[in-house]
Amino acid sequence: MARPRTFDEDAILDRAMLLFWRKGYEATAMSDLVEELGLGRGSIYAAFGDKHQLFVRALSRYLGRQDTLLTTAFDADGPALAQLRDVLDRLLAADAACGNAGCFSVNSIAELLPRDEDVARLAQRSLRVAEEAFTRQLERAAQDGELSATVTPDAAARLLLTVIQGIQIVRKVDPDPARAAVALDSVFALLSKEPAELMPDPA
Amino acid sequence: MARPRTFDEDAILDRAMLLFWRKGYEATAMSDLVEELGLGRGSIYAAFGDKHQLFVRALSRYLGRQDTLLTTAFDADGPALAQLRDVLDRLLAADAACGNAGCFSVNSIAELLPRDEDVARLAQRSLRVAEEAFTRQLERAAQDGELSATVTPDAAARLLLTVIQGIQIVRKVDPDPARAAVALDSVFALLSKEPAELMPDPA
DNA sequence: CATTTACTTGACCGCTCGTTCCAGAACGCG
DNA sequence: CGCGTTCTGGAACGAGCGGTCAAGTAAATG
Repeated sequence: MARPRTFDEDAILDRAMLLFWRKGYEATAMSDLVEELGLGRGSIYAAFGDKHQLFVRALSRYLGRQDTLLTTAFDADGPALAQLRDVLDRLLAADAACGNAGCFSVNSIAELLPRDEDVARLAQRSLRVAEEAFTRQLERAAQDGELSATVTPDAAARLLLTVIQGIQIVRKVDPDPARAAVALDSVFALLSKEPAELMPDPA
Repeated sequence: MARPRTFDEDAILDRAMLLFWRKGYEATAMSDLVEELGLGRGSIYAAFGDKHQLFVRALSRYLGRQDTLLTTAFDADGPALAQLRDVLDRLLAADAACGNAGCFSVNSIAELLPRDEDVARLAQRSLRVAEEAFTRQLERAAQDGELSATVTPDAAARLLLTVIQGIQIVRKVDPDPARAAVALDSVFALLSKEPAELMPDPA
């Protein structure tokens, strides 16, 4: 019964996300947001509360997309490890979209934890979701005999989670995608059950 | 021929380091530093230039210690992989000194790269030093037959570097040291050439 | 078409930021 | 024992911060 919003809240959140992603929380000023979002200060405060709430919603949106990718990308067809590797590559590729800014989640964890409890909760949930998705896929890999017997699916999931986060850091220092891929290549090579070709004396 | 400094510059840098480590660059105000360092504003500016230079010197000091550990801790005695694992444990333990604040270097990379060129240079140097130290030690491991043939020393070094950085992130979200160790345990288990597990070996 | 309601805008607020500056204290030297 | 020099601490500064508010505007309703 009154004037409706003239902007799309989700679109605005996406733009805010990109800004926070590139600059971090503290280094992003409200004046930057006003400029980037194309909204008046008042509209932003009316719609999102304050800077911190806006940040949390932007981060939440980012993490939601990651969660969606991880919980929908796996199916029971095809080689489990190859499928997992493909998802991780896509995840890393998505984070390369914001020119050398790394991963919004990793950046936020490093900048704001352990002080910011809201961000801490979001990060905990997101890492748990990822780890569980990895674990399920690795359990299937183990059942199919793809996974090295040296590690359990649990431990391998934890390792993969750690490697992904690590790549996001190393990549900010050395953006060469080929060198970034080395860590993933290595860990997958190690996780795979080696075929007999490398064994010198089978019988 | 005049009044000498009444404070120890290195001790002041250490305290500044701890503050930047805990709070990050942007969230640390000069007033925080004045309070924490016990120096007047004027003295800080006279001694270090400005906030950014002070930060760079504090980070440089932190990285220098890491570099020293990595370039002095290895010797040619004893099992190479075990020695490497021990050094990494000490490195992680050192970073646990600043209560759940993670690793100063990782935090700084995530917050300030790719914008801050000074920090970028420091980080590049430090990661290169670490990677080379890992590589040398892993080459020795390979020569001694400790290293899995699945990976080259180069690739394994890159993987280890990545895992270390990743642990620093994951740890800020989930500080449980046991869970943090899982990733390291797994990667070392995978990197080791399995000698005995599958064949009964009398001890 | 008048009224109502919510949204939009940008001027504005108090505060805190990083930085500068200066008056006085402290020390080495002739 | 002053004199010159440097260090010290804190007052003060302009700029920019996050956040507020009132006036103007546009849509929906009867």
